[in-house]
Amino acid sequence: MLEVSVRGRTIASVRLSGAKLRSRIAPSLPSRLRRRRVTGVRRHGKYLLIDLDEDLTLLSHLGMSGRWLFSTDGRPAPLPHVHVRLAFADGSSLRFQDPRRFGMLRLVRRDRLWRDPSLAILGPDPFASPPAGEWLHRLARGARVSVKNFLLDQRRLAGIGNIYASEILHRGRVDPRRRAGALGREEWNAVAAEIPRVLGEAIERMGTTFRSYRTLWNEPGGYGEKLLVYDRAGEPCRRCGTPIKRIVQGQRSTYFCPRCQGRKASRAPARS
DNA sequence: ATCCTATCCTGTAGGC
DNA sequence: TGCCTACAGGATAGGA
Repeated sequence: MLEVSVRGRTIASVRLSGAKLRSRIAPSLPSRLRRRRVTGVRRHGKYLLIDLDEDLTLLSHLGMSGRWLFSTDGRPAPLPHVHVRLAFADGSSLRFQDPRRFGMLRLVRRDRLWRDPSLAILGPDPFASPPAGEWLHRLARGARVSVKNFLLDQRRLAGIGNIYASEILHRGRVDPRRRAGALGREEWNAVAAEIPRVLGEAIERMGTTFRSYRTLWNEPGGYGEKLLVYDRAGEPCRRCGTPIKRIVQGQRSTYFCPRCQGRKASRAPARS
């Protein structure tokens, strides 16, 4: 979506707020971006890569509350917490808004892109190389972390966040509390199959808005209505009717159905 | 090596 | 109404 909006446009001017995000934005950013043309947009895991001519790539991460907002209006309504505004030559603009400032934005030379410390540690993106159950099974061998936290670790597989970890494990019918190293081949097969399914559908629907997330056009994402467990504590499981449980793992919420995802949950269909 | 905790921030919802 | 606490999409430094 971002690519459709900005590819081919030339950056005419750049404004910085001066505020510090996760790390500080280099003050040289505006001068380095000016007159650059957007040649393409890519993604790896949760990182967005905006390719520019002259062999530069603008690397960004939304963190918890970041968003890119595109506007064709030359004078869009001013917003708080806009840290970068790229004004294009045709009058349209792209703004990076991030109230909590956990996001990041960095300009990198393309020939050094994958040596950037943030990207260098990432595992494969599940769309570039769909994970096989066997591969995950091997990767998890000996791991004592919970499978939920295992899925969140971007160094193994990049792109699964807190919402989708719960959704993936629910659909794969795996108890999030199990140690990653304890899952069998069949269980990893089930999880592996759900990863691109869940992420793919979430992307198609432009993400999940359960609080404040907004799309490029400042609209809520449409995956919220597809959530089976996330943010549904106490509500009936859509599959078996059992109340959904919320637990905390690594200081983050996990939601699951204690019946469908019991320690030895049946893989058979249910509906009590 | 692996795992876990605390920390960086602001906004908002809910209890009293 | 106002005050207070808890919690929120994430990554990562540093300690056990």
